[in-house]
Order: sequence, then C-alpha cells, then structure tokens
Amino acid sequence: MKHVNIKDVAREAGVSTTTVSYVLNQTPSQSISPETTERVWQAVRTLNYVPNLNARSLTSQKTNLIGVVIPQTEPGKEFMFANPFYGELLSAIEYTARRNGYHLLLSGPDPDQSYINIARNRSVDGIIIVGSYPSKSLNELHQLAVPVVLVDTYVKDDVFHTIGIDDRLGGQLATRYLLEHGHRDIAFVSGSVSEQGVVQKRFMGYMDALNEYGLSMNEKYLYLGTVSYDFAQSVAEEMRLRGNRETAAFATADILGMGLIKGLRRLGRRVPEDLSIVGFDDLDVARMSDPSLTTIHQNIAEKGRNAVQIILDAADGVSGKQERILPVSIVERDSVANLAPQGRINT
Amino acid sequence: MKHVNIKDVAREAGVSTTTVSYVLNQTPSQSISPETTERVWQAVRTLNYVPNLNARSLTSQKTNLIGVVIPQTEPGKEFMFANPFYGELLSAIEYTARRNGYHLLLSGPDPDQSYINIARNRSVDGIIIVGSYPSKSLNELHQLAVPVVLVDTYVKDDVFHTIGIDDRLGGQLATRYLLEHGHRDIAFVSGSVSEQGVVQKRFMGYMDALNEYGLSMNEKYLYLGTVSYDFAQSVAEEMRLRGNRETAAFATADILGMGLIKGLRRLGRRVPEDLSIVGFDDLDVARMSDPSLTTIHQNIAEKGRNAVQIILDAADGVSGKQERILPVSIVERDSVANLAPQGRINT
DNA sequence: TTGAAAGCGCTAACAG
DNA sequence: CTGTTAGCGCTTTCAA
Repeated sequence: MKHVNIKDVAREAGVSTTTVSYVLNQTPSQSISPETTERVWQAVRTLNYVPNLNARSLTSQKTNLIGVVIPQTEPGKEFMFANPFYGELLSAIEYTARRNGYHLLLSGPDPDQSYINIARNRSVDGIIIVGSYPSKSLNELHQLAVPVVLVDTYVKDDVFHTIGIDDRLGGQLATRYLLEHGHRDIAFVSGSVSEQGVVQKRFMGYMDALNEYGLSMNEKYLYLGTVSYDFAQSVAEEMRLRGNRETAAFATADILGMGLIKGLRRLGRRVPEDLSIVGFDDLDVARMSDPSLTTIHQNIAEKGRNAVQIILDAADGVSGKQERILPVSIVERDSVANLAPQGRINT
Repeated sequence: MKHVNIKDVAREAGVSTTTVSYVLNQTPSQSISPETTERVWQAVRTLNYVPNLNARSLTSQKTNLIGVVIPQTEPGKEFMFANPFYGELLSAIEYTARRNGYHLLLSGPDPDQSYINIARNRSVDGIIIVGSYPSKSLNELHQLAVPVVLVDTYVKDDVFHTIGIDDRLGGQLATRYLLEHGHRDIAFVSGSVSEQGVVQKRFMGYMDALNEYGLSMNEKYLYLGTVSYDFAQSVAEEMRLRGNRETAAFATADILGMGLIKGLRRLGRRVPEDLSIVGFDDLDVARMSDPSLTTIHQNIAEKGRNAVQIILDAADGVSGKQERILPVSIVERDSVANLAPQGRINT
C-alpha cells in the first residue's frame, strides 16, 4: 500500500523515470516511440500509479490550485455564508475550475493570518477574492506573481483583475421601477456602506433614480445594518418607530428583502399592499418567498465562471488587467404594488 | 521578488538550514539556544520568508489539507448546492479546519475521475465526503491510508468514520407531530430513496410513526423526485391530479417544504389551512418562508465541526472508527394546523 | 528516441 | 546545541 512512484513505474516499464515523465506529460518537445509509450501506460495501469501533484509542483512551479477567499458575513463570525449567494457563486467557480483541471483551495479570511500567506505557502496559481476587504491586505498581494481576481469590489488597482456587475445601474433600475409604479417615498435598506463595496454603488443608483424624478434623498428613509435576514426583519419595526410613511423599499440584497417581508408581516403589514419591495441578486430563494420578490437579476454563475476564466487566461499568458462587468436586469415578481398604472416613463 | 527559501534565511541568520527548520517547526526533540532562535526569527522577518508547504509536505508526508467532496444536486448538473444546506455545512467545516491549521481542498465528485485520485495526488491528510455515493467509488478509498469521514450516509464500513443524525427518528418525529395534530392522510415528499442515503431512513421513520397510530402507508401518498424546489412545487399539482385527500405532508428537506408551499399557493390552496407541512433540516430559509416552516432541526454546524474533529483526532493518532450521531428535534413554527386540539398522545 | 543527473524547498536521521 | 547529508517525487537540461 505504499505510494507507488514514478520510479516504480519506470522499473516496471523498463525505462527511465525521464521517459515516464515524458509520456505522462506528453511533453511536446519530446517524441517517444509508440511502443515505449504503450509500455509505460501499461505499467501505470498495472501499478495503479497516480502522480504526486505536490512533488510535481515543486519543480514545475505550477500547482493547478486556485485559492478562493469568501468573506464572513460579519467579522469574527463563524459562518461565511448564511447568504446563499456565496453557495451559488462557489458552486460555479468549483465547477469551472474542475473542468479545467484545477482544484480549489477554500478559505475564509483569517484576521490574524492574512490570506497572502495561504497563497504564498501553498503557492496557488491564482486567487479569487470575493467581496470587499481593507486595501491594506489586498496590497500585500502585489508581492505575489500570481493573478488575482477581485469579485464584487471597486478597489482601484492596475494589476488585479476585477469582475462585477453594474451595481449602480442595478440600484437605479430597482429604484426607478418603484418610481414608475408611483412610489415616491422609498426606503433604502442595506448592509453598511463600505468604501469600495457594492452597496455604495447601489446607493448611488438609488440616488440617480430619485434625481431622475426630481426627488431628493431623505435620510430618514435610510436603514443601514448588516446583510442579514435578522437585521432586515428589525427594520420593519424601526420603520414604525421612525414614524415614516414609505410606500416602498429598495433592499440591496434578496435576503434583506425577505427579512423585511417577514418583519412587516409580524407587524400585520402586507407586502406589497402596505409596502412594496425590490431586492437585489435574484437568488434562488427570491422566488421562494411569498410574495415572490421582484429583484435585480445578476448572473451569479456567470460571475464565477468568469472569475476562473480570467485566471486561466492569465496562466495561458494572456497579459494585461481584465475588467469585466456583467449585466443586470430587473425581474418582475409579486412584491411591488402599482400605485400609478399610468405612471411609466420612457428611459 | 523571487521566492525566498529556507537557504536564504539560513544564510541571513548565519546558521544552517537545519537550524532554521528546527526553530520554524519548534521541533520538540531539538533545543536551540535562545540567541540563535532569535537570530533566525529576525532573518525570517527581514526576508519576509514564508515556508513552502508543498515542499514541506513532500518530506513530512503531511499536507494539512482536508479534501471535501460535496455532491451535485443532480448528477451531471453544474451546481453543487442550490440547497443552502451545503453552504451552511461547508462554512462550519472551513472554519473549524482553519482554526486548526488546515486548509480545504474543495471538489465536486467528478464522474470521470473518481475523487480518490484528487485525494491521492494531492495527498490530503483526510477526506470528508458529504452525501451518498455508489459504494464502488467509496471502496476505492480503502486503498488510501488517510482518514475518511462520511457525512450523511449509511454505508456499512469498518474503516470509514461516519457522522450523521438520527434520520429515522427525525422522520418519526415529523410524522408523529402531524399525527398528534389530528392528521391521518400524510403525504411523503422527498428526493429519490437511495440505498444508503438519509431519505430511506426518514422514510422508515415516517412508517414508524404511522404504525404507532395503527395506520399503514398509502402508496398514493408518496411523491418522489429530486431534492429541489422545483420538484416540490410540481408536487402540488401532482396531488391534485392524483385526486388525493392528504391534509398534511412530510417533506424530507426544507427546500422541498418551501417548494410545496409555493406550489400549493399557485393552485389557490393555503398552508396550513388546506395542507399542513413539516420539513427537515431547519435551514435558515425555513424561518424565512411564509408560513414559516415547522421542521426537524439538525445542527448543521455541529455536523461540520465534528467531521473535521474526527480527522484531527485520527491525525493525532486516535485510532478506531468513530461513529457520531447528532440529535434531532422538532421546531414548531406555523406550517401545521391542528385538526385535533385534544389529540396528543404520550410517547 | 532515451537516459543520467541536477535540482525544486524542505525535513530528519545521524554526527559532532 | 548545531551542521552534514540524504532523500521526498517529480521535471528538465544536456548528452548520448
């Protein structure tokens, strides 16, 4: 049961380890006679040989490993993804990577040990970082000679690749949709607005749409907390406490929208009759809610696929920073009431 | 920017690489003078040295890597986890692993390349396999000298560790709860019943409870498909087609319960008034649904933690197969109507 | 078309 | 307390 290695194969096939290596890797610069080749494969099969990728990476300087960093919902919290968004994204990343012969090294961000280390000491071939992080820790990554893809963040950087969606437009579409349906008092419910995160952009989109209608933002309509179901649920109560009279809300994540629905219902208010809601992400769960959630659709799977693809490109020698923006669109479901059937404007 | 290695550190500190290795690993059998130790750390810091774990594993035969295999919802399908269950589980696994100095190598099961290979060629220190797989591919893993933890499956095996919950009891609790509430015509909605999977046990629990009440199973009340929201939604229609008169349903996964709620609503039927539902898993989303889902609770995070712990134990030399069963309990929410207020029995 | 040999970066006897 | 040395399993010049 001891590990069979390339030497064993060489012996079995009656050739040198070099030759075995050549046929295994189909090294282009080398030609091996068909007979030898066959003999080697034969040996591989009978010995049930599997190359040791660790050893291979040691010489080849290639690990076929992609590091993936997924954020915790809240700092110091145990769980990365109460939000199914990450599951969907990770799923697509994993699939694409595997299809291309890469494996995933998964990690949450460790506050103590910045993830640059896991990248360096495992010598991954690329890194995908999801979400926004302090630019300090990102800068460390510049030391690496490895392609880095930033997903869903707006840091300015000349080297790191980025992939995201048009969050500002998304925020605008969501808000405009509500405006078109006659709403004028529109709450903004969201996780905290971090410097280079997506929320900030979505907020700008919210403002854009208000401006289109000659409205200005009302601070009392802003509800900022964490991107969690529980927070959103508490917003319903907060709305009442503030004595506000919103007729609609733009929630910057579907789980927020869903929490809000629940919170309202607890207070005996109905969606969309008493409050209309537009979400963001178009998660699977958005259609599971009742009423199903009108939301901004983004192609999460595509995001994941692209992230991997950028790494693959870089590994293939494609040079230069890549920057991809995926489209967003609004998905009409049942969480918005129309206060003004005639109220549509042209865009 | 070239990789600084242990040699560089040795030179910088004016010692041999051995010494550097000793202080870095704090090798117990070796004692190093405080001065030397300090000098080495100094060098490490100034050179910003990070050990290459690949090289280390090559000699130490230890990778500090745990392989995790998560199933696809449907074979051949791209996405592993439309079901948030896996996100929650993975999250706990990742966290526990990281806290103990391990990283995760994530993989879906590749039909072509059985996962034994990824285990062998990456030489992971342990493998966590979630879900049920053909025992053939599992058997291959016996060739490995590595601890394997099977999560949520009932294969009989003398070597592999297992961790799961009492699925049968869960099924029983769910069904009994419905019976206690006066229901007698209880549908069983589920993914397909695979040989050694959890569904089979949950189904047995369903039968157990029926038997307690002197009832026998009605085949027309069985709805088997895939563990997906969409399937469950279609079940509502199927119920009507079959002309059945269930007053309740036991759904073996929360997402099934939620899909069923939605499907029923589409047909103008209400939960729990027209049909009561009990789910399974107690996902975050269970409380998000409307009505919130009465369900069987299992501690998903604990499952993940235990899975990792078993690997750690094995790595620490704890020998013998471990078999852990975590408790289940019922969580009462709003998806069950009481047809018989007096109908409780003692257990 | 094949092989010998030098390393990749690190650990671990074994000496000293 | 510290260093020499021999690998771990594989790739890759370079020579034959």
